[in-house]
Amino acid sequence: MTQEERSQETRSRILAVAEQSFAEHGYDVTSVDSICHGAGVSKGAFYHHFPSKGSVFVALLNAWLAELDRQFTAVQTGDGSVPRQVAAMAAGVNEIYHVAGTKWNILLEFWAKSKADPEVAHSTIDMIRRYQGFFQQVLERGVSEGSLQVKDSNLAATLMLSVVLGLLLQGILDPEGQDWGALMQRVLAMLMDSMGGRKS
Amino acid sequence: MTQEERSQETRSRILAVAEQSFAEHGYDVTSVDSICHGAGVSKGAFYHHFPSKGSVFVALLNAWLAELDRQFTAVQTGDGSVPRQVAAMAAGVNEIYHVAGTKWNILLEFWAKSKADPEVAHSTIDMIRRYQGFFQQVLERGVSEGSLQVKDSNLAATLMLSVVLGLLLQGILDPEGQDWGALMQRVLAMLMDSMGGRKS
DNA sequence: CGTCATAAACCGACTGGTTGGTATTAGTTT
DNA sequence: AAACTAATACCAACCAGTCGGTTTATGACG
Repeated sequence: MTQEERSQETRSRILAVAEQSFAEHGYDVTSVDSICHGAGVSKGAFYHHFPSKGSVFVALLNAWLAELDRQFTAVQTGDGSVPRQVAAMAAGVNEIYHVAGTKWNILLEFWAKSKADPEVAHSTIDMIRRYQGFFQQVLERGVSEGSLQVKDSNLAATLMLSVVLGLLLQGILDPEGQDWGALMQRVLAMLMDSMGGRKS
Repeated sequence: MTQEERSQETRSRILAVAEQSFAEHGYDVTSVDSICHGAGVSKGAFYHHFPSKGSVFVALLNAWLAELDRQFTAVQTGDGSVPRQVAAMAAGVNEIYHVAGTKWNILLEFWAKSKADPEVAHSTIDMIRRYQGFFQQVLERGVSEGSLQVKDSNLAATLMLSVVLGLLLQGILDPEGQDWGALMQRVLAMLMDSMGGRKS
């Protein structure tokens, strides 16, 4: 194994353990020592790869944002009518949710910390606005292709994003309460229907 | 000032300062010392009134739940058709939001901490389910009084709650982004409309 | 009314432990 | 040997909670 590979591996191991611990116990409660221990890495190694504990957090946040962009472009270059694409998105979320429900927990940590850290706040706001813009764009494409009828695409996108965020939040807080993934599929389908969605 | 009054006053002063600081800086970052300093109270006084830092937190949470109940009964005993009542609720939220937007910030802290503390988790889940039940009840009343047409009141209530939570979350995270209070009024009105809402 | 006993309210210095971060040293790869 | 990686020991700062002692309100009694 080359030096470069080894370095990347310990780095990603630190990130993985940190993400897990942040999601499960919270940022403040998670100590650097515990991350090092969990990753099988010394403190020296940790501070060799990251300048601070906070920098690990923002690295995770940026990874999320990058992943977001990847999914956006994947949907936008996909085929099928808009209602179908939305259904596919919901199904994708549902699948991820069932595979790794705890994956979403760290979102709460991002949001909570954004009240205290301006850098995190900027990223979360950016996240929200990009989702809003993305949804609006998708809806407008649906209108132009004739598969949707929406008067105020801005308002409709806000409604759609709110529903998604609300369900996500409930899924994070009360995982056992309902099958939130399936619910998101149903609710989004209902929403598409009420916007006069035609499957193709 | 009687002993009882004095005691109650310092107690509520501690709670007020703690709520403010929890909302602004987060639970873990807020130290007991800073609360004492902010409330003009010694540490001894603090631990005279509360057994622990965490107990202040759950006291605040319970105060929220109690306030919730008060609002529920207020709406249920109010008059007017269900769509009107919902509109009134939305207007109330809008007003509170404009008066004290930071009031909601501590909700994020409740939610974030519920991932680590089972007691808090129980309360937040209880909160969500009570809202869900309340909305469902309201919607069913709307159906029975003929002002609404809803097939699946459970699903509709979930949708409604998700929208509210989603908008609330966005309002907390991105207060300057939009006029979230007004948006909630518009979106809820739209929702009532789509459920065949008749104003009276 | 004045005095005194009692208990609740309050004070703040102190403690044991933990934390994020640093410095130093040793090992490994190229 | 140069450069990178990792391990250990360590530090200053901070924090939740404790504890012995002080003040204040209250009600009883002579």
